Amino acid sequence: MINPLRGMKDLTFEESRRYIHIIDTAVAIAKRYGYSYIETPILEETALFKRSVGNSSDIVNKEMYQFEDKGGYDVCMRPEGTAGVARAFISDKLDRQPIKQKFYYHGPMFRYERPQKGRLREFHQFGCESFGEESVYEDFTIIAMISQIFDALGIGYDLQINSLGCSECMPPYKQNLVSFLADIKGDLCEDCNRRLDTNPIRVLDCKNKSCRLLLSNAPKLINNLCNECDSDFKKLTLLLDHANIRYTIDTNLVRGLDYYNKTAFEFISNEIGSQSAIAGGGRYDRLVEFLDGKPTPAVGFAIGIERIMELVKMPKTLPEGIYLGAMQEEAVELLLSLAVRKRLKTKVTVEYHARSFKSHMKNADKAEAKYVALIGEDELKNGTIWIKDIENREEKTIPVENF
RNA sequence: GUGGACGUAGUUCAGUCGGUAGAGCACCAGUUUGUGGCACUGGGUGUCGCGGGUUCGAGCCCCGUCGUCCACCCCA
Repeated sequence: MINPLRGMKDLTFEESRRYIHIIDTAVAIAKRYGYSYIETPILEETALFKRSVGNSSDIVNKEMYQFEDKGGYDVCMRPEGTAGVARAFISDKLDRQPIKQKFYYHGPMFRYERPQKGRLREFHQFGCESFGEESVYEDFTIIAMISQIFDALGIGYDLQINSLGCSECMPPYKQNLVSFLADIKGDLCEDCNRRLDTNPIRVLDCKNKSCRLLLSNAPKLINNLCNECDSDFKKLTLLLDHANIRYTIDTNLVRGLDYYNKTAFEFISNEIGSQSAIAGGGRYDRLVEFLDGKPTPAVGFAIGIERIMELVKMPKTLPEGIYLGAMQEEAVELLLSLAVRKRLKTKVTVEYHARSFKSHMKNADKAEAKYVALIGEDELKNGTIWIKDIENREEKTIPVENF
């Protein structure tokens, strides 16, 4: 027996229904916000992710499905969605058009990690990317959209926000932080010492208790923002207040990918185990130019589908369609043409074997059909078909032509 | 990559001191060959993850291996 690869899963029945419901709900809402669908390749040149996600992140360092294709190209299965969409935006020369562009996407992402609850090697994201809008109003709008999606899915969440500053205020802050960290270096954990070299901002994110204590006095970027970043962040909080979207400011919130700046946010659930982020995103004003496009401000997010799968409140499914069956073998073939006609409009389940009346009734229940329609001895003789509404138990016998 | 737990029927799980495997649910058939969901009766559907070892004998003990889960790391 061949099983799926480690960290990869088949979705069937209840799970696939949930998956579709999540996508359908998110798509419907994204469209209302003016987003249109974009499909980009799962396989991309490795350089794309190195330049966008960033060399310092673990995703690029050790988690990518990377290989050489038959033409000798260094390629990767996408570990996230934004890089590919940004690449497409530039490849299609949309950065040279004056109009703003908003895209939604969904599909599989791949990271070679040790699987655990809420973390798979092949997982799925629904995401949106808005290009060309520099206003913090767009940051607010995108957060409002996500909260609307979660509300529609019946998912509770905590929203955490932060500002990562811009190219003006971030670098001096980073200097400041590094020198602070250098002083307490000896007392920080092993991981933090490693992060000090690779990505010092991430040290703030350390979950180690003793590190947290030491870091409580660390300089906070939120207090060192330039005028523009500061006023934008204040505006964002004000807009969220007015819209009754609850949030907490987490000054240690750092997004894992290098391309983010200014607004960063994360939607958290405390009901799903240790991998608690159910959506994450923020502004990435520099990414397009990093990828050789015309400088274009942008903001986006992604929802982790698997992480919200069991949180979703599913709408009740109602009985639907017709169950067709016969009690005599001779009548079965008659059902087939009836089914073709009925399927123009509704769901039809056909039983190909003649069975007892009782067994058909049981099958119809199991098929969650609204109607059961049977042809037995009498009906076959008279050219009629017997129909029963399973819910209200009304039944009638009509000529087959009128069915 | 690191640490821990666990692999028995389709599924959830039980299996004592080592003596060739059992329950619920699901499934199939039947309870008047034309009135269903309920109930009742009957049916076990198994390479005990795999490979070695110990033993007269291993689901159980030992070693290895593969896999799953959980946590760390990281992230959606």
